[in-house]
Amino acid sequence: MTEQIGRRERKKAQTRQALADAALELFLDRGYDQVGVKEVADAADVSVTTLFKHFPGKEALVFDEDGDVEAALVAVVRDRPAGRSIPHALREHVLLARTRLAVRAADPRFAAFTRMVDDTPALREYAQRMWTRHEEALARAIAAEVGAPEDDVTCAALARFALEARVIVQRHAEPRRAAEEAFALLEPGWAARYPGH
Amino acid sequence: MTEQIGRRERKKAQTRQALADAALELFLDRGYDQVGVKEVADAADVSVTTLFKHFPGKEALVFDEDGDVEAALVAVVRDRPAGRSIPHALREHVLLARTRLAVRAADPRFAAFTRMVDDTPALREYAQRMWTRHEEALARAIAAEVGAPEDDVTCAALARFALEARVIVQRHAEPRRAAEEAFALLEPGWAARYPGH
DNA sequence: CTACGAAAGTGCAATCACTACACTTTTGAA
DNA sequence: TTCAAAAGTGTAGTGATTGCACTTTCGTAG
Repeated sequence: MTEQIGRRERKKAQTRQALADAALELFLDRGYDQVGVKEVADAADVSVTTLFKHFPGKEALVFDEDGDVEAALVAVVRDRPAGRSIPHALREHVLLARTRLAVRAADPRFAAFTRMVDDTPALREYAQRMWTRHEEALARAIAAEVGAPEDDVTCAALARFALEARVIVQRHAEPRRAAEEAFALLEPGWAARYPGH
Repeated sequence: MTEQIGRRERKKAQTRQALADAALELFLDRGYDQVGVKEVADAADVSVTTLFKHFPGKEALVFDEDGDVEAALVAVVRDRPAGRSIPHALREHVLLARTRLAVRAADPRFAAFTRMVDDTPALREYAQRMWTRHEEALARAIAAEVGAPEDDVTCAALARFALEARVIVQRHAEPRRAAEEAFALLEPGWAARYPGH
């Protein structure tokens, strides 16, 4: 157990990466719906069965590295700078998240990637689901921060609304302004309920 | 053209109803995921092809009569009693909507119905999508009411949040209190932006 | 060093929602 | 009466996803 990563783990990661790469390439080239999983598997030189051992579904091929979205979300409310309200911190996070969404943000094909996601209903919905999946964790983190019970409705509502604000921000040409307006709707009600947070 | 409803229309409605009834019966009995569309079609004594001519998908079999959800939503903000704020009006509507959701609310199997929807991810998501589908129309209605531009972000955000509040309300044991808390989060921010609405 | 079990990968067949197609039957109305 | 549109049918497909039985490939305990 000196090295946790043996050839085995390496090969596994390699296969997974080959699949994700092949998928991205094909999807960007011809469109998500025009490419079958069979083709992706073939391009990565594995069987379809193997593909589904690595990814739970076709959409997951696009959104690799679900990773630490949840941890980041929780950290944002817990470790926000002193004096910054929770809604304010969430607002900034939502704004940044658009950039972080793509794994390879530096890739010149980044624009094509987000365009594909926006233009494909299945992917749009999947992305939003990935995001809102962490609603509960976020709600708990907020409640802990303000000393409210774990199932506090106001905290749950703030979590939900903040996560949903992403779609509002997403579809507007002026993301920053959209985010400010959306969160301005939440800020006063929140401050009234939990002043100083 | 004395009678707009000929035998043709009647038969069509009849077939549709037979399908919806058969589906509901089978789904409640054995669970949504355990019943295939083929079985539903057989039970209604039509072909699968015909089933899909009447319903756009399997989920639609459960939520018949999508109907006037949108019109009701728009009416709620436009025709609200004098002096009642838009968020307040929406809050009451969301609370009522839970009851209206099921077509046959008087049916003794109502409890089983909602239970099935709650327990089946596909149906839960579909129900929420049916609801949020009208976000844009609601946003426009709100904007018109306050004299804002059609694409006003604050109005869009209020629409989105109000519709999403349904989820919050839905899963709480005390719907009224949950709705009050959730909308209390929106009310002050809204009043600050559009006083008197 | 080696044998053994777990993990990775394979191929095939099947399921299930949904669609395209080419067809027959019904029905409203000219 | 006639005729086109609408309703319905059966078949054959697609495409994602799963179960199964199988082989290959490691990691490691002995």
